[in-house]
Amino acid sequence: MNIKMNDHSTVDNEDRSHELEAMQAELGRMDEENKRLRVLLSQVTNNYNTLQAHLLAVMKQRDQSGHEVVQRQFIDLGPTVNTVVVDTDEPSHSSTAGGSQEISTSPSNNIEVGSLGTEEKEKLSPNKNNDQASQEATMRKARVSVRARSEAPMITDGCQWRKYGQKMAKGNPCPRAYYRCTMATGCPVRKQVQRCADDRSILITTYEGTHNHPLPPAAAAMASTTSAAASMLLSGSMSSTDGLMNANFLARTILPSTSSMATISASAPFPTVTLDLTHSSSSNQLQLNRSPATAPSSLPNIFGQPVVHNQSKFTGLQMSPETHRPSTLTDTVSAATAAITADPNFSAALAAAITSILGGSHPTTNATSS
DNA sequence: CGATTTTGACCGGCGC
DNA sequence: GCGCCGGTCAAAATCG
Repeated sequence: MNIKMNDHSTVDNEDRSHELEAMQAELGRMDEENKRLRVLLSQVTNNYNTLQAHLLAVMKQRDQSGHEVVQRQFIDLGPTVNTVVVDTDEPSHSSTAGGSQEISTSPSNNIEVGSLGTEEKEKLSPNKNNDQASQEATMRKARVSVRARSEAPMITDGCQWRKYGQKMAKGNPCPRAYYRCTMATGCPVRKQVQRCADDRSILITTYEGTHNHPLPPAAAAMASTTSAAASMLLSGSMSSTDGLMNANFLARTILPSTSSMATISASAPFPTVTLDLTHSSSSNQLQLNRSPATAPSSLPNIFGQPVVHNQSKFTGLQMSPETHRPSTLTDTVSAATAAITADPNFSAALAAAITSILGGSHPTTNATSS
């Protein structure tokens, strides 16, 4: 081989012409790819605009109609962190102010879209063009946190978990427990469970990662939320300065009622979407009983109502306790997450909102601020 | 007896 | 460089 290379002109010229052809062909392919991407981008943009407009319209309707208020809480994270906090609180709470504060106490609250999570840095640093690798990294870091009142040590979410550690967290007298999904070997999903320092009746469960195996319905609800959040993060590479605006917009949309809180934060190490059910409106006293044996399949019972879009799925949370009393915290959370992901319209709107949020640059976005 | 929990050790990141 | 802290590991203990 090398010997031939040493031959001159004619061979060189032939090689070059071949190279040229190859390059041209390559260029052509890139051109096509470029076109395809542009089309895709325009489609996505259109969808986004449409959804946003729709969301706005819905929002206005809700504001005007007062409160059919369904409590939706949702949050998205920035490109790296997703956290969903679900709080099931006692009704007595005086809405917003308290709520946001509570959220702020939790580690995963505010969003600093500007800062990248460690995983992102990992992605960015080496020129690993493998989107997959980076995606996996991001997915793994995506977090969804659920806040709910519960006496039980851990919410039952339909998955099997194995505890692999426990630590005392600074500033919180209650230990933080670390669990790993054991439904399938090699499943990367983990979760942290910790009681709120301010109110020990509040259980904060933070999920991280995406299951690599089939899940039971109840677990799927939760998983789909986390996974969706992670996906959002992945797709949220666009940059926009209205991230904060969108975050607030999202919060208002999702949390029409003052009592419920949705927080989007991209702060700290991981972006987090927090679903807070602890401040649900007056009627939701989700007093979760703890029975650990709670069947995950009870999820559907929680929402006795069909999903009607424009009405958050969280409606179930507002249902009177008697309506479905055997609800556990897990059920509540599952229901909440299921609600979020069940409605195609809501999901789409949420996705759009999240996407826009992902591009945000403001450090702290308290979606719950009224 | 296998699966799960407990718990101290270990590790890496981060701030000073 | 050092210490703090969050997170994970892994051996021992416990459970079903």
